[in-house]
Amino acid sequence: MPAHTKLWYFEQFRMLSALSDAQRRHLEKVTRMLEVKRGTPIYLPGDPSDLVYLLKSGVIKISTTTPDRREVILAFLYPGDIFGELAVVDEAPRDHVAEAYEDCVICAMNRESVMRLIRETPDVGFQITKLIGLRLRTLRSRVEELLCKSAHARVAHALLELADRHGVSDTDGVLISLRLSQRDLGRLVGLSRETVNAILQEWREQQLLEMDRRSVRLRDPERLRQIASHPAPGEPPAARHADRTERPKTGT
Amino acid sequence: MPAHTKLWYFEQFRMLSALSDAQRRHLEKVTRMLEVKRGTPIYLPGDPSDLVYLLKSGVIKISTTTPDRREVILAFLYPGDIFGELAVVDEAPRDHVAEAYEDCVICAMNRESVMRLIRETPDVGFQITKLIGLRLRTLRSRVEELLCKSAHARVAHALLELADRHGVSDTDGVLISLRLSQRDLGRLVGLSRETVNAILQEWREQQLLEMDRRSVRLRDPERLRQIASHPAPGEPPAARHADRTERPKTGT
DNA sequence: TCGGATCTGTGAACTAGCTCACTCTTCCCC
DNA sequence: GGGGAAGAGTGAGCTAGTTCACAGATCCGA
Repeated sequence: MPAHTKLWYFEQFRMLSALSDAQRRHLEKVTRMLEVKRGTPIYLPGDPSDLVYLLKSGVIKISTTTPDRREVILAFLYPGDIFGELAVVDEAPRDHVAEAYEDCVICAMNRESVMRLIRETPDVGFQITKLIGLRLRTLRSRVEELLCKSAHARVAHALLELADRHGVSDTDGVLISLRLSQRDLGRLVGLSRETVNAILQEWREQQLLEMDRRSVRLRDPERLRQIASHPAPGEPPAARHADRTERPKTGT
Repeated sequence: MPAHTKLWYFEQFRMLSALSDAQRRHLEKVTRMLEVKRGTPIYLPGDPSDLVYLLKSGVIKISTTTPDRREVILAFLYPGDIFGELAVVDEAPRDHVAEAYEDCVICAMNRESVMRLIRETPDVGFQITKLIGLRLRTLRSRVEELLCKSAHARVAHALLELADRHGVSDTDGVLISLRLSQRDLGRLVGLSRETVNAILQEWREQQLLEMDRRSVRLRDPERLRQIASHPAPGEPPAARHADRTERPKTGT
């Protein structure tokens, strides 16, 4: 829903558009395309961070496994998204899992080539910074959400975000074609499978959505949006802030 | 505790060290230094993102206020830290609050100057990317933590992180000199003030820490570390992953 | 130096979400 | 096409953490 989402999606291409033909040909050469079957991990924690990936088709799941072997899903990625981009930042090994959640076609560029590209065409570096920055922003709002929204709000939000990035609207709402199990939806928002089930059941009864094992259809995104913004019952209003005019002046 | 923390701290300076003397002088000129009293906001959501800040002394609180006027603390920043860095990424207005949590001295550089600097000295841009990337990584582990750690673990973790970034060790543990209220500690980890109080009380009895209104002393960081890594009672072990050898080969 | 505001400390009651335990369905691989 | 595994659906407790409602301590500004 946020305006920047769509924008973000196109950033990757703007990134590539800054390239000269020669660079493009070079990139072509150092890039490896690969097909990955649903369920296959692309990298695991501890793996060297030597490649940056571009997702051409399919869905990628980014997740971590906590010490107690519980899985937390950090994000789903869609065609056009880049992942493993922190390889550019430093050489620290991967600290999360990237796995094909549907059959995927991905492009892998090795670290050195990307670095070289950045050096030659600073704008590419800038685009990558932008990408990482936008992810940072998204993640911040996620933290905010986790810290203070109810189960219902979190599920609603997650579904809306999926719809926004991956859904197709028609006269009857938005269709998200993704084989997303209730357990995974739970792992995405930090809820147990049972709770997710109950919530979805409730919404199904209220005609807010339909879902089967291979897709979800949001019949009333508007209503869901309302639910998503509904906070968990919370701390009483207590905002007090110095008046806006009191902010420090950037004097000389 | 993670090795990269200290490193990160120095990144800012490496960033500046890439500058020529001329650039340094220029930076000097376009930079405004300002003193900000405890409690004063530096920017608020909706403000234009036209400045990037470097914290020279004091503590900055980064937070957001949710629709229901509940406050979530995203981070505390210490001397050497940069904030407002997303101004570099795009022109979207601020989406969070930055406020002086202790009296601060900060440097403000305007967006254009920073951009120019990046254009002239790509390495600066790279350092900024690195900074944002590291923040992204930190935030990811935070999401993981919020999604699956117990109250005790979260508080312990938060305290250890504060100690790591801002504490001073001596023979009797680590001293964190920060006027941190229990309510704010709660807002940092997503717990009610009362819960935080109970936990701290418990630890006080076990001699794990001391705290008064102006500082916290961790007497047994080791034990706290253990608590921090203790997961919330959770989903049963269910990890199964294709063998590592099954990862897609980056063939030609 | 006084008075209001903010912070700490603590109990009682409530509740959202979790675990556990089970059934039924659907998928998909051999 | 048959069997085993993964998913969906549901109910009965349980419990961690919440809200609410106090009381006392301390800070800070006028």
